Amino acid sequence: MARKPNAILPFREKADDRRRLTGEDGPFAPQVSKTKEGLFSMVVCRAITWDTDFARRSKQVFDSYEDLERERTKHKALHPKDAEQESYFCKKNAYGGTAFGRKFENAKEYWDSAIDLEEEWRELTSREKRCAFTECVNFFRPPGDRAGRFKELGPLAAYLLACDVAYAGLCCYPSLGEVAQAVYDNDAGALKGLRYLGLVGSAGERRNRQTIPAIEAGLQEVMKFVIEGYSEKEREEMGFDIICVEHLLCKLSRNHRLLTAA
DNA sequence: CTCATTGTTGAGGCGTGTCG
DNA sequence: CGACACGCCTCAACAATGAG
Repeated sequence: MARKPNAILPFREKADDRRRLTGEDGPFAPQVSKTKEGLFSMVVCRAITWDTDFARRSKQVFDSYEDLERERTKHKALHPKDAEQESYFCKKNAYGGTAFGRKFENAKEYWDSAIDLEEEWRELTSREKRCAFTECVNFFRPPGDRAGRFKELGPLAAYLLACDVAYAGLCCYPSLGEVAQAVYDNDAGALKGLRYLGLVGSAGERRNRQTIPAIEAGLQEVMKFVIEGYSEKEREEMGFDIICVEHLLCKLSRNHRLLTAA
């Protein structure tokens, strides 16, 4: 279990590399989170280096694309054997499915975008009243913008990044409805988990408008189960919240084999 | 038999084309 | 604009085979 914390642990905030990322030297720390450097670094970590040895070992905030590139060169010298593999820096299947265009060099465009978007980003994260969760998702991946602001940062990655931003206190937590919408849009692991539990209908009902409320009801059911099963103190210790529910459901289908084999 | 190596397979996120 | 189908062609999991 401890071998692959990101892939298996349902409580995402407890994974050790994740805690590093949200720490004082990470891109979500208050002194950098609203800057272009912070924005660049958080996109890089989600869209490129997630779940890699590079992310675990290197510094977390980069001042430019060149800075990131220098860090890569450093690691190639420091860990010649490990860093030989491109997957040391970028895992194409970090979120399950293989994203074929996911690659280290995308960071170059990310840096340009971070410069262009810095003002908008600062405004979005500096409001007296925190912006809505969905608005944050839309910042990273505007609906209808097919090329996307950040290449290879798809709907799933944009959702996850917005969750990170919510944890950092820079936007609102998602409502149950917003998570349901994301689960619907992504049509990924969480929906499988809900089907596995029998809380939503079969695959044939996918993309049917009827299923968004069904997804919401399913999520509610899972929330209820955990709230009834664990005391507030236990939930507190687990870091349980609405975001966990989605994350937990993703783990469910992936770990199904492991769970039943035990 | 055990352990190591090679071979096979299918799940799956993202981008694009198309349609309404 | 959103919804959907499809292709990309990788990587982990598992199976088969080989070596000791």
